[in-house]
Amino acid sequence: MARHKEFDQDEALHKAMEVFWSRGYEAASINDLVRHMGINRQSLYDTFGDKHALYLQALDRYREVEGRKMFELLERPGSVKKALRQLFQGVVEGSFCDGQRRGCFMGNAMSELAGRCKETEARTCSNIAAAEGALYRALLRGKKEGEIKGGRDLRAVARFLYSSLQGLQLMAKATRDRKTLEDVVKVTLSVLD
Amino acid sequence: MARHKEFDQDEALHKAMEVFWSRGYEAASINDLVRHMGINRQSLYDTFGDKHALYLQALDRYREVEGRKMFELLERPGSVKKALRQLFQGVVEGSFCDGQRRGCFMGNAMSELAGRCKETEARTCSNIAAAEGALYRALLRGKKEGEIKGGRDLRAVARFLYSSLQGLQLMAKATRDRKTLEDVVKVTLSVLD
DNA sequence: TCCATTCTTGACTAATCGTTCCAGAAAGAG
DNA sequence: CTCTTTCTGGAACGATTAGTCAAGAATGGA
Repeated sequence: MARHKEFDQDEALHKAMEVFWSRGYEAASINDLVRHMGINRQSLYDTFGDKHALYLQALDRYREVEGRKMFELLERPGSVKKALRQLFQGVVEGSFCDGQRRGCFMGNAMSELAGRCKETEARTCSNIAAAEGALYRALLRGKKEGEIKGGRDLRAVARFLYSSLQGLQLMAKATRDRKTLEDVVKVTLSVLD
Repeated sequence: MARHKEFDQDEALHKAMEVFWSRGYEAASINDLVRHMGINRQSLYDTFGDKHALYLQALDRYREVEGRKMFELLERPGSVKKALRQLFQGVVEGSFCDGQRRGCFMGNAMSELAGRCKETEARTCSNIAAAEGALYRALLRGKKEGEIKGGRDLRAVARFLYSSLQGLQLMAKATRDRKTLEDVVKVTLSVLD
């Protein structure tokens, strides 16, 4: 045997995710990635393949990390409406906190590449389905627990919520007006009443 | 005096808009633009300046053309709800008709550049305000004509509608499932009931 | 007709792109 | 120690990028 990797592969991928997340695919250069990942160029190619492959791995990593956050939030016992409010309000707060306004990596990928790259489209599609499923399960639970009234097409509501979340995240990239974003959240969540 | 331009400047800008619209800023090369605009490289630089300046002019053109369409639709006498349904349903249909799935140029610009380019941010911001205004006026009219019930914060609803429209257009880029998009439209417009 | 001006064309920068190659350093196994 | 393997760093690759230059064609005015 010989020496093992001197850098943390997970950490490097996480850094790559941050670069692609904030700059997008085209605008992120290999040099940017090498710099931010803290590894050298050759290690990048040896470990992750080419730029496109690295992008897809970063997208997968994003889905694991951020998807899990969303699932946990929605599956946490307690008020479903409260969890949803937290989900949406978190986007509003986030757009003022870190000041990076990088939106949702999945949404960015949809916008930049979904129409042009099959692998990206597959990932964003399956992410839509997964998120929609989590929202649907949460709504079902809300209905069972009497918090959300019946008579609604909950599958449609779940789809609506995901689409609205993407819309909100896009708006948060463009405007710094908090009131605008909070108005959007207010009306969006009013469909649950 | 000397000879005048041999190409139609408006037409060339329109072509440039189409290129940036479907490929985005980074992925559109000058060669792509030259090819699609049907003019030579030097004429492009002489007439429109550099790539960035051309992009901003294309964005302005988009706003004129597509913004006008939206304004006319919303100001047309008759049912406001019907006009809004037409606006949203048009996005759904459009994503199946041309097969280009290029989304909304403004939304694309928000996603790709708003956080990184001041001029783009200014344009997307002002477009948000203009669209929100048009939606607000339509809602006011709907209220006056008794079609939309009072007691709602119509400014907030207008903001919500624009955000939802952007979300829908993003979803339309990622999924080819018509039912998903129609579910989103259905629930979105239900806030008007 | 001739001149002045501007458009068109294609070759041409200099820089950057993603990617590969290679030589040497580092580290585990014997 | 030696051998083998892998990691590292920098130089280099060809392709492509945005943008420029210069020479010639075309046009309108006198």
